[in-house]
Order: sequence, then C-alpha cells, then structure tokens
Amino acid sequence: MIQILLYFGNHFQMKQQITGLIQAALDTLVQNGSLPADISPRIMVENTRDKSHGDLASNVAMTLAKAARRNPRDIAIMITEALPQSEILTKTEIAGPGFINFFITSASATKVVEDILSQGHDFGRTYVENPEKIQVEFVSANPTGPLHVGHGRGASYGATVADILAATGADVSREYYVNDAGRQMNILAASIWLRYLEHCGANFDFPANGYKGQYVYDIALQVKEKYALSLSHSAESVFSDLPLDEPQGGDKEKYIDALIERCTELLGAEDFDGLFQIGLVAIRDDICDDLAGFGINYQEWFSERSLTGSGDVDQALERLQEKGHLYEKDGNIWFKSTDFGDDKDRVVKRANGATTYFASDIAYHMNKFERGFDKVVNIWGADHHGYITRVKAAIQALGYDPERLIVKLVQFAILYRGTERVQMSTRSGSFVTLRDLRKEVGKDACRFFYVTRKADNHMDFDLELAKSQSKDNPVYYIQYAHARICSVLEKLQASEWQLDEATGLAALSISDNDAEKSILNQLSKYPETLNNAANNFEPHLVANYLKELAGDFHTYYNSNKMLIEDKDLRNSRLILSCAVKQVLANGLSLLGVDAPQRM
RNA sequence: GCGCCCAUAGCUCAAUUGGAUAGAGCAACGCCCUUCUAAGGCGUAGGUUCCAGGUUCGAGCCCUGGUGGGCGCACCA
Repeated sequence: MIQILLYFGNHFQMKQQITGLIQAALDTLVQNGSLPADISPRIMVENTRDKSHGDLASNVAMTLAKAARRNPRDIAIMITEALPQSEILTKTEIAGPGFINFFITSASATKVVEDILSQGHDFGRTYVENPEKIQVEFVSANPTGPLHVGHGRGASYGATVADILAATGADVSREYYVNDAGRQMNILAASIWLRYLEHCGANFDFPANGYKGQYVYDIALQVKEKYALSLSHSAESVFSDLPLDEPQGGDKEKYIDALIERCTELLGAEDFDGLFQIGLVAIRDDICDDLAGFGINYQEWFSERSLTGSGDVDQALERLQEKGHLYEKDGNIWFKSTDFGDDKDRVVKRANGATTYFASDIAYHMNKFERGFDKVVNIWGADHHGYITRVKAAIQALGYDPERLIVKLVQFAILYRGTERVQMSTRSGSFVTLRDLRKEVGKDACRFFYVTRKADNHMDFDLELAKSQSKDNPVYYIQYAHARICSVLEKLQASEWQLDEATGLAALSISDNDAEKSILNQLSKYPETLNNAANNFEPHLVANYLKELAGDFHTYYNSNKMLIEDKDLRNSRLILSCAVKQVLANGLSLLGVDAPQRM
C-alpha cells in the first residue's frame, strides 16, 4: 500500500530515512565489490523493544548473510561504515547476532512534539491523493427486535475499524444491511398483530414461536393508534382450523406459518404490509438510535427487500446464468459454487420460484461492487464463517476479484459479573439488550472493552471491571491521564505564567530525562500504530497503544511537577503534556471513547 | 466425519506480523500523598508460550501430526 505521508518527526518518517541510508550504503558496497551485485534485500527498519538497543534497528545484515556468504556481524560493520552522514543519528551500534541499532538525536526526537502541536487533530492521520473507496458493513442484525449484547462486539469492532481506515486515508462508507425480507420478519408482523388483537380485547394463547418481547406490545400500540380497530378480528376467526402449537403437542414452525397465512388472508396484502412497515421502521429506528448512543453512525441503511424491487436479484442471477454458473436440478436453480472451492453447490431459486437468502446475498455483493467500492469489508459473527467461501465464490463467478471482499470474523464475547457468568438467554435475562449493557456500564467502557482484544480471540467481558473506577479499568486509566493534563493546564491558565512553546521545545530537545524520552518515543509511534491497525484490521493495537502512552504519562506526572518556577523545565514539561493530551484525544476519538476534561 | 477459529504467568490479555533477555494489568508481598487529580506512582515475585516433530542465521508467530476448547456444515434468515 503506497501512501503519501504528510507528517514528519515520527518513526514512520525516521524509518524511511534510515532505510534510504542503508540502501545508499548497500549501493556503495556493491559498487566497490564488497558485496555481490545480485543481492536484493528487503530493508526492514523496526522499532526496538529495549531502550539499550537504541531507537530503531535493522536486520539487513542477517538477511544478507547467506547470499553474501559472510558473517552477519561483518556485514553489519561494513554497512555502518558505508552509511552516509545524517543529522538525525547520533550513533549506530552492532549488537546481538548482527542487528544494527540506530540512536536518534534528541532534536529529531523532539520534533514529534512540534508536529503534534501544529497538526492537532490531524496528527497521525494519513492523507492520500486518490483514496481507496472502502465500504464497511457491520452489525446488520435482523430487525426483529432490539440489539442484544451479542451484537456489541461486532458493533464496536466495525465502527472502530471503519474510523481507523478513514484516518489512514481511505474513503469509508459505513453500512448496515437490513434483513427486512423473509420469514422471520413475517413472524414479527404476525406477532405484532396478535399483540394488537390483545390490545383490542382479544384473549388467546400467544404462539410459542412468536416474538414475545415487551417491544412488540409497544409497536402494537402504534398500530392501534394508526388503524384503530380496523385490523381487529375475532379470536375465533384467527385461530380456527389451525394446526396444533408446540405446547399442545404440535409443531411450532408449522403453526406459526399457518398463522402468518391466516393473518395475510384476514388483513389483505396492503394492510399486512402496512403493519409490517410499522414494525420494521420502529425496530430499525430503535437500532439506529441505540447505535447512535454508542457513537456509531452509518452512511447507509441498505434494505434487503429493495434488492428484489430494483431487480438486482434477477440481474445477478442472469449474470451467473450467462457465464454458465447456474444449472437446474429437481426443479431448483443451483449455483455451481463447487467450481470455486465450495463444498457443495447452493440453491439460488426454489422450485416454487422464490429466490433464496443466498441469492439476495449474491445480489447485494454485486450491488456493492457496482456502487464503485474498491474494497468491501464485512464484519461477521464467527458463526457465519461457513458463508465466506460461497459468497467469495459468487463474486468471483460474477467476475470480480474475490480479494476485494474482506471478511473479518468477530468471536463471541462472554459476559461476566465478577467471576459469575452472565446468562444471555432471552428467557432468564434481565440483561439481554445492548442498551441495558450501555446503561449499566457506560458507552466509553463498552466501546473500549470490546475492541481491546483481538477480534479472532474469544473474550471475557467483565462488567464489574468495566464499571470500576480505578486503575484496574483501562478506560478510566487513559481518560484519567487526559483529565490530569487538562487540570494542570487549567491551573496554568489561572497562574501568571503562559505557555511558551519555543522555550519548551528548546529545553525539551536538550533534556536527558528518561521518562520524557519514553514519552517522545511512544508519541513517535502513533502514526505507524494507526497504520498497522488499519492494514491488519486490528483496532486493539490502538487501545493497547493508548494504555502504554497513558502509563508513560502517569509515571512522568508522578515524579515531575510541571507548574514550577524554572521557565525551561516548566515549558518543556507542559508542551510535552500538551502533546500527550492531543494524541490521547486523537486515539480515543477513533475508539469512540470520550476524552474528558475532568473526572 | 469434514471445515474455520483459538490455546502464552494463578486470572484477563499483549508481543511492532519471522528478530535480541516473551511483556502489561489483576491477584500476592513491600513501599510513596505537607506536593498540579492516590481514579495515580515505585519495587519484589511469578514462564518447558498445550504436546511431538520440521523449515532457517533466528519460531510464541510459518509447515506437518496430535491433544483440548469454541463455532459451523439448510431448498433458515
């Protein structure tokens, strides 16, 4: 991925410079015959883990050892001797099996503070001339009820991935695929109608397979407001001659299907649809509002039903047909996905003429690419991994490069209250909706906790920890660092002193305070942390980064008082703190977490 | 049975994507508030990275085979 960087004084830029120096050294060595001409090393410059290893390090000498048939340490010596002069380096050292360690001048290291202060909110962000258009689709839960806690991780992960991609130069569109077609939605409509009948005074057993949540009653009330009693029918006309429901020893699936059919008969298509729409809109709006409370906003709410209306489904199937990827068997139309690595072929159109959910999915993905996205990212729950192959098969069959579809799976999170596991079943739980979780734990802790682990790892989410207000809780730990800095700056405001950036920078560049060096080093890593997070879809890198930066700051704060008489020390400490504050705020905002002024 | 994901300190998790002596937090123990927010800091202790092989200068990371756990194998959405 080639990107144009607009900032300086960070490790990104340092690495590029040092890579250039090493390349020059290698050219020299090849030219004077010290190294064979046919070497083509990939020069890697990395951050060091240990301060004694300098600021940056390269392993080129080791990677060259074989081709050059020489001891890596000897090669390292040759390279360091051939390095051109540079004002950013104080010295180089050769260490271990053949690492070259680079020590950066403190003036270069301080530069990052200047950049942060001048770039503010933009520090760490990448601007690209022709940004890639990336769509990120996430959550996309069925609109048959409120979001439950199981959706929280996908929501937080997807939103953060989208924001980080946008911060690193992509043109990002966030999308929610609304599964507003299909049987589950009909069951919802029927459930609403039955609750409506109850509101109208009818009395009967609610179907075992119906939606029983409180929200169904609420929606039914809306229906009653709009339709008054015009949709009311007697219990007898509704329930006569139906198969048995499950509690009576029947099949709850057959029962509910029969009930849906009865419902459409009695209401007629138009009224049924009207009722359906009220349910859909109410729940979709509720989900939208819920996610907004999480700080998550979408550019597009894409309706599955619209795919049928627009002809996209037919068009997608026609396209597969033309390319010879469909065949008929047993009256069904099949997509030959086995040609593209799938285990078995898949039905796209049933004998009765109805297209399958998978057919909609094919059309939806075709639609995404037709809208001009360069890349399409789907965030799915881990239980959907079986669909990856068939969807990729379909888009390949349609003539798109399947690499343009990136599916990220999010593993389930298990909720704990202390050591006790929180059951999430609808039956037992007072604690099932995402809204409840947010109300109990708070938006910030929810957002942070959900992205603090790698997405493909299972995670334990401890409610007590998320709610605790102590250093145990990483959210508060980071926010507290930000609030502390704000507090000092407030005190500064009230004092006779004023912040003098030039004095501070000058003093900082000649300081030999170890805590300051650690902070400068950490600040320098922010842009590349964002890039790593974006390139690998790993927002936890940002969360971990912020924990480290906050930790560095707390250490510093504890042993270095800022509002002191010494003008140089005072200003250097203050501007460094301002830089920390800025980067904390930048990072937190990507995670959807507030950076409070005081706590 | 087949496929995907995971396994790291007593617990929850990292490890710059193949680099140097595997790091944080919690829990345990010992310190630091007359000081800008102690919602904080300093220190001690804690490891056969599930097991067995392999690849190479070098493996927690890659390959093969196991063990254990999660998930998925619909003409459901």
